[in-house]
Amino acid sequence: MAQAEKVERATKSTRSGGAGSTGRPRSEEAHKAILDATLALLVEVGFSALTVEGVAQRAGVGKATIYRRWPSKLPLVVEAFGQLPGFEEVDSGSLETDLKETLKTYLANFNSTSLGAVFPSLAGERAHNPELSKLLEPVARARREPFVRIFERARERGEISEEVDIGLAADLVVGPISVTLFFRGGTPSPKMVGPIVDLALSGILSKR
Amino acid sequence: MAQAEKVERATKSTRSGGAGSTGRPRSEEAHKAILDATLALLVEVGFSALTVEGVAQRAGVGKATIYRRWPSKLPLVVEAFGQLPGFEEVDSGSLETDLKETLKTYLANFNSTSLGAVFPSLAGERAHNPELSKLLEPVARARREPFVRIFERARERGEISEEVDIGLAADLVVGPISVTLFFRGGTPSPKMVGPIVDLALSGILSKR
DNA sequence: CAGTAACGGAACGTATTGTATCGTAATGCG
DNA sequence: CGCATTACGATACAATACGTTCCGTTACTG
Repeated sequence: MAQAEKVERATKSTRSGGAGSTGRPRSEEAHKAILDATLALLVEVGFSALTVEGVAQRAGVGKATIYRRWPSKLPLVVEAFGQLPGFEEVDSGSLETDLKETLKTYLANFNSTSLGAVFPSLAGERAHNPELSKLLEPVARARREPFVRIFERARERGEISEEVDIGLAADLVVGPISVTLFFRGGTPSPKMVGPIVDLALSGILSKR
Repeated sequence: MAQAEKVERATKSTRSGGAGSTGRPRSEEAHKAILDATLALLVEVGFSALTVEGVAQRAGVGKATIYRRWPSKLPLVVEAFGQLPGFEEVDSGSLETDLKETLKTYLANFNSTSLGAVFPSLAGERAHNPELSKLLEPVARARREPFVRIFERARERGEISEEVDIGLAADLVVGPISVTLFFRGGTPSPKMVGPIVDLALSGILSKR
């Protein structure tokens, strides 16, 4: 594991706000290096084993530089986690297409970014860390919302019955991915998407 | 938090094996108290924050007593986790009944025992702890197997098509529970079982 | 060129880990 | 009934690692 190249010394300045307008400006490079190192370590060792000292070493930065900006590791993790890319929504006019495309994006995100590795670690800590749980809630909801909207549009178009519990339908489609990720500790593949959606839409009993 | 009643001093003996047949026998009470304390702490603080020292205090036991029996906290957690009750299988002759009954038992276990609280913590640690992952794997598979067998029996009876991917079907049924537990940090209720099974069996598109 | 604040690195005290050792308690054997 | 042996709970110990603070240096303002 390459020891993490030192932060480029060509520091680019940013005035915090213009208040104390004198003195050396804070380094943007250091800021980014710290957040990147935090994410990388979250992936490698998880939330509970992550230490500010480790982040500082990995980022090539003094610990003081970190504590000057974040009071503790939790808000640091929050900001690093918030950097991860959001969601692209698909609206093709077809429920099946929307689901498959969105799920593929979902999984691509999960695997290419660190989300797939970081999320289980954070989720496991939720029950014992209310502060973290509060932070994680909007993120988790944001991941679910697109699916709810897809089903709402499908209902408006008359593709599905009025009686279908849309929240449950969303959970049904995402479910096998969650099982793969958490129960089996595996990496959900985009190849799963087609069969999952087909089975969820048509039902296990369909092909009698 | 009551400081955990001291282990009853009326020590009941057990010879380890008969090898070194002399000396004071190990206390069964202490053994059980240690395992109970381990489970309780797993629920309260999770795997990574669990310490042998904390277990010793909770159990009213010296640390040496724990280290004399388990080399580290991992095998201790393993044994404590293994104490949790297993699975009752249902074979009613009907796929729907089997699924609903088994799932209800499943959830009752998850909620009444500590499984629901402990499992997410352990699952979150899997990615960063191969040893723990290896331990967790058979447990997770044992939880899945009954569902696979239910679907196999249903296929033999001709209730479902030969083409259905049974593993996927099992994940589809368990999925919403997994989503509730991990993504939303909630407690899956037995009330969810009926709608889940109905929707998974008939499909989201069924009621056109 | 002086003043100021952030920089990376190093040293600080505190807390917590696993292990070793204490005197005491419980069993088997002669 | 003692003596040897082993486990017991409690405590002391060295090692590690944490968060915090101080240092000389660097970058930028006026």
